[in-house]
Amino acid sequence: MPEATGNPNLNKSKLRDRAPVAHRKPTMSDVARLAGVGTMTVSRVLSGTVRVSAETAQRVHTAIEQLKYRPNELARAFRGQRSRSIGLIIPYLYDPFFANCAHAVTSVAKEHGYSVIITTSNEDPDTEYAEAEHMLERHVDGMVFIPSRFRQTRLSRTLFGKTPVVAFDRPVPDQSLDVVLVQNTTGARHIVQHLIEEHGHKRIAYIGLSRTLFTINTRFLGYRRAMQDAGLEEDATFECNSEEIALRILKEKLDRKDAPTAILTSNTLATRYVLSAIAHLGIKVPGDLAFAGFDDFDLAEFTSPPLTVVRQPAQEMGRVATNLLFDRITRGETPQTGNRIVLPVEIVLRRSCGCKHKNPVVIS
Amino acid sequence: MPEATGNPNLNKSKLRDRAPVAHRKPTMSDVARLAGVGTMTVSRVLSGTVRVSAETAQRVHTAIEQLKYRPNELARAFRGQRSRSIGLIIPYLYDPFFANCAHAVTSVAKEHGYSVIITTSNEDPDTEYAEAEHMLERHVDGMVFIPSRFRQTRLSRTLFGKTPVVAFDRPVPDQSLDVVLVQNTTGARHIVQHLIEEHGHKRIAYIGLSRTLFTINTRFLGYRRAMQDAGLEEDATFECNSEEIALRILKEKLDRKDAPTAILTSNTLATRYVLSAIAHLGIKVPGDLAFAGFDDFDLAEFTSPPLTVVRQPAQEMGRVATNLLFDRITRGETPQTGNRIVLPVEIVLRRSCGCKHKNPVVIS
DNA sequence: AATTGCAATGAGTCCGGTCGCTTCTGTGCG
DNA sequence: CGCACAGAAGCGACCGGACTCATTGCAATT
Repeated sequence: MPEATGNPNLNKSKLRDRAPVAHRKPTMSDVARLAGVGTMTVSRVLSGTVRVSAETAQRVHTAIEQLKYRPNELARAFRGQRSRSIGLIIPYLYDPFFANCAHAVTSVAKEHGYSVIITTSNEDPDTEYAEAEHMLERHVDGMVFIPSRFRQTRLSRTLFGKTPVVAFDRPVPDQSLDVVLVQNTTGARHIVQHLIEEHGHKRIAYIGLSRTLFTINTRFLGYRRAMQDAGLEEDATFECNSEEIALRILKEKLDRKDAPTAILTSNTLATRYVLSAIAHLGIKVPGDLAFAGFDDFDLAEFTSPPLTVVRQPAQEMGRVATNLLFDRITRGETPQTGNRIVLPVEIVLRRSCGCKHKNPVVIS
Repeated sequence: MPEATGNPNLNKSKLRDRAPVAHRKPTMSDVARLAGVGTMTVSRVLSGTVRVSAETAQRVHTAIEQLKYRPNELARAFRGQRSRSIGLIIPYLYDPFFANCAHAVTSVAKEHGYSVIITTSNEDPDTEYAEAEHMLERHVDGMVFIPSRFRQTRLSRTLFGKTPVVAFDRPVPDQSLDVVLVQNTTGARHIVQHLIEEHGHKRIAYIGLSRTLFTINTRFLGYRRAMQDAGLEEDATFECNSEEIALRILKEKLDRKDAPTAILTSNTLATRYVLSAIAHLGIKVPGDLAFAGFDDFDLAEFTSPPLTVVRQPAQEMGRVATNLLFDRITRGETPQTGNRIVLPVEIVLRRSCGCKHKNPVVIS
């Protein structure tokens, strides 16, 4: 029975070769066929781990050029059980602080030849969890993330399994995870001490967003500590979530007979709201009210007056966290000792606190 | 010959099943075995495209729960020739403008259930090219990017082949690519007209970074147009790349007998440099010199004086570009007509231009 | 001269899903 | 009562590389 009539059931034999490069992307076996070698040789030429004779390598390279062959990274990742990609979860990207963190992460990843899959949690633990699962399904080799609301994040070793993970900017309840933080408490304490000791303030208010955010709360604790140490009474308000609320809060505070003479805000957003209220009420800074905030920004130099702030090393934090992750990935340092790295902050004294320097003074 | 002595060459028979779930991640066939069905049934239950009897589906779901099974997205992407991911290339992430663009891209991608692979080009055409190739190797389903230096970018349809692509913020030489821009020229023209017509300025200088950057150049063209229309002489300087250079440029300009009475800067960075120089020289704005810039920012309200700027819709641009990309991806609209979408800008009049409004006035 | 050792290379298998087609079962209808 | 048909589930191939193991050829060693 030579030349069986085209029975579709008969082509079960090793007829693996498809029509030579039609319009699909060229594969390794296309290259191999053209170069007259086996696929394994092509693979070896590409990876360069094993010796291939110079002549053969040359033929392979020519074939690659000719076909414009590009290895399929997806297949490689799939087969090798290693995707050369890491996941990054942050609350938002429109916040310059987070954007700077993300920038550092992508930079470090690039240095290691890794891709970054990025996603936002919107500060929502459920979104965060879903995104983390998604990345795990994508088989990222590791993840760095800024946990959403403290004590509500459901991210833990249980979810991640053996995938290396580093949290940063905020801690996680699961103590076994690595985490990189900054000295929020110390930073807040020092700047409050500055207001007390250098400028003689006794009534200093702290205005912040939600206390459920770790950084807001931790900075508050630094503020409280400094006030207690100086024997002063604390005056803190939270949930300052809009310009209107800030206006209401500020009015209420300044109407009291023991009105504060200085204000510390919890972060950029709170700073913006409070500054808006200050402008609205026509208050003079630092004459009527001294001001200090958290987070430096590009044009802080040019506000009126220039703002005194606690500057966080956003990029350095991202870099340290990502390097730690790569330690885990490459050296597979299994002792999940739950490292806790705390980076120092800088205090940038400009003029809103009452200092008279023409140029900013930075202390660490 | 029952129970052949363990000859390793004999296990060629369909002995594909490995030891039932040891410590590796559970796979679909683990689930299938536990549920007593074929892998295909599990696959169908998961994708939900084909009917499966309720009872069987239940058994499968139970097995999935029990094994904590997660489908391997990598395998799925590999087999399906579709990765459900898009690539994003931007110059930097630490620039708030780009960060806002990136935020919009990730948001839209999430709405479509896609992942975003992000990377930075550092304004370098070679890096950009390499990163684009890398993403193609990763088999992204599409890409959005902000091209690096105009006329130097090597990104084109030739490289991308059939992969859908949308450029934004800046155009590309390859006319066949879709691109989303903002009205840079018009924005610059309008704000210069404002300085001329509302505040009577006749000598207006433009200070910008490198003209090889598309946006810098295009805004310059709007400036030139407005000056020509009013019969005024243009006075533009480029390569203002640091605070020192800005200081030198400004000094030189102000020392001339026909010193400018108003300044327009090309973008945030130039604004920062020039403001620094202005502060250094103790110049009064807008009294001695009126000021307007490109790009709004969070605390522009609170600079001294509040800055008049052209505000670009960063997030909207990212959103429009990404939606366009998904049109290409899902509807495979092959007519690569090289769409060109241009979004309007807003002019935010605060007080640095000489306006007296207490609150900013926004015109479109 | 025969054996051993090493370098170069290829055949086959596997990674974990998905797709097309086949098989099986049960039912409706002539 | 038999046949056609539809729905449910399974089988095997396959996506594109990389790894294991086997094979070949040739030079060095005994």
